[in-house]
Amino acid sequence: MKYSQLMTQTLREVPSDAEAISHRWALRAGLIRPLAAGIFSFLPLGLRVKQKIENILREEMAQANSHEISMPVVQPAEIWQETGRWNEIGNEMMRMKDRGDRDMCLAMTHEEAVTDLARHLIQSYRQLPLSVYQIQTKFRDEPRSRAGLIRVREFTMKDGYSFHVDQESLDEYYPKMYEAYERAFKRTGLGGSTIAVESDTGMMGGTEAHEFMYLNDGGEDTLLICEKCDYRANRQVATYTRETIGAEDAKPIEEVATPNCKTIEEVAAFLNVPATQTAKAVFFVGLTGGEEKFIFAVVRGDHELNETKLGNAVNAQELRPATDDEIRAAGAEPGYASPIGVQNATIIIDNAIAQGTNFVSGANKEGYHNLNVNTGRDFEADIITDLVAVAEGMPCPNCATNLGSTRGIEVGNIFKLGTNYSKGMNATVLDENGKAQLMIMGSYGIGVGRLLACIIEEHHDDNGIIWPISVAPFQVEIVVLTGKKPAGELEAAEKLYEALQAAGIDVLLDERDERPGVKFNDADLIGIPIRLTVGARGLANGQIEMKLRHESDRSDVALDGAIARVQDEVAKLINGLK
RNA sequence: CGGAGCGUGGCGCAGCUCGGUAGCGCACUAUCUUGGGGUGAUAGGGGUCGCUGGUUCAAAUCCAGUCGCUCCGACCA
Repeated sequence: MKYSQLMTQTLREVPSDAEAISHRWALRAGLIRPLAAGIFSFLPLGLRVKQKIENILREEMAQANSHEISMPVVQPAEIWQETGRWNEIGNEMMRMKDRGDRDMCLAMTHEEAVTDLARHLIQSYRQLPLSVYQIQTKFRDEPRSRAGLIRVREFTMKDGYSFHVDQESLDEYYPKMYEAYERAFKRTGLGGSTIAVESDTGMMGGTEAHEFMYLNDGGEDTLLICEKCDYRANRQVATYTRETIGAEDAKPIEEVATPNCKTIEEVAAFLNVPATQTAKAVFFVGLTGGEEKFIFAVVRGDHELNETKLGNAVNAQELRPATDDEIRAAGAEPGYASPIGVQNATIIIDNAIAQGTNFVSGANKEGYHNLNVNTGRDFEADIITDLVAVAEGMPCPNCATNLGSTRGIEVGNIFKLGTNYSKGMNATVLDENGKAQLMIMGSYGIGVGRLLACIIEEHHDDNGIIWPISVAPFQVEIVVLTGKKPAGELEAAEKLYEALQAAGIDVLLDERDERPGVKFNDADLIGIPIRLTVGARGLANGQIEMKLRHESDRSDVALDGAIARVQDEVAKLINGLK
């Protein structure tokens, strides 16, 4: 392609509100343009990168014996009603009516659509296992898009789905997809800095899930990582080794005045007890099946509550903090709350509270706490489970080593869905006994645009992007320098350009009438891995100059041998990504 | 949804406090100049100052409302 044909513009300045590195470079290099909040156009350079990424994903899906299909973006409400998600999912789903007043939506994922296909097309266990994928637009009306392509509303996702007759078959297939993902991230240049962690199954439901996280300080997820063993988990699901507590005998409950002691720190200091001996109450209103329910959660004073665990435990689609009025309506006093005597609430407590004894807890009375509060004797819990948000330094659940923490951006995930969708949509096959069985499903996603953004985060310097060759919009850029008295530079460059194309190399020819500095700066900015400079100076000696974007040295190359030399460098760069 | 900020030519910004001819840099067009790391000069084109309403002789500027965008938080496969 010739530079003059690119619909793009490199920018010297970016909107001051573009903060994320990948956002700034993507705008400055002319890869994308915003149209609305979280909605972008891809310009030629950006689209070429996106397509390169997609093709790598296609190749790796083929390795995992998954086959490409394409499903609609606009979907009828019916299939979403079958699985119940029409009501479960809130405003994140974009809904509309067609001319016949039928409820429709923009697909935010495709479990329903693919399950519908499967139930019509798969009748027998003999057809299983089967795996399909698509690379398709999704729309999620995010409450807050941000950071350029990292968090958007309209995006492209590679989403795959597998169908199995039994759990063993899924268990066998899942690691193959896991490996395909590892290969894909390696090939796109994120290999060294992307890890898989155990993750929440969230709105997808299911039994086991992993997220592939690109490690980045600006990431939205907190990850807990054990340096000793291989434990790695998203904070949403991370667990830890609980210390064994020598439970004392229950002592009689006793009310004490604790004026102006609303926080755990204040209470612990005032009563001179460790925070581990206090109980902290946290209040939420959970939405389950369209019904609001007051939730009274209790964790130990030194612990933080994990809302994901709480939401899963009470089976809530949405959680919001309760207001002071709602807390009082349930019979508790904000700042001095106790589960004792609370009405119309789901009381859910962490294991540490259930196992320990003689906690300090509020007295549901302004300025008073109770000593020696005990589960079972003084109040009954509706649910006892793990509610702790694991923090850095807590002991690893496998080996008790102190956990480290880091931030990451989710670029992909894999889920064992089980029968979550086949059940609601009655997707069955006959097994070898002629008996109908719900299909067991897995789902596998990768956000293509987000992956592109992460690649920029990983590969750039002060002058611009440094594309890994596998996803670079072009493998080679030829910069022609024509002086006032052209001496055949342009002709030589065009000849080289055509020869490289004939050799199967992706080439960009910058033939614009611009000064050298402009062309060099643009070349650095858009980040093509191999730059060839054709100028009168070298041409007189039958030479051109070659420079790799990630290196600072330049070298002269004989024009005759240039093609072979470029092919050599391309091969080397690709090998570097394996 | 809570907090903060911003909407003035394609981009970056000034002007607003104290109402009175809409400005600067980049980009764009033309001519000249320069020609291996964002040359220099001259002359141009391009803006309902987000929108609506109000105050006023007069509104980019003051007031109210509204829409949009960004950042922090909540939220989120």
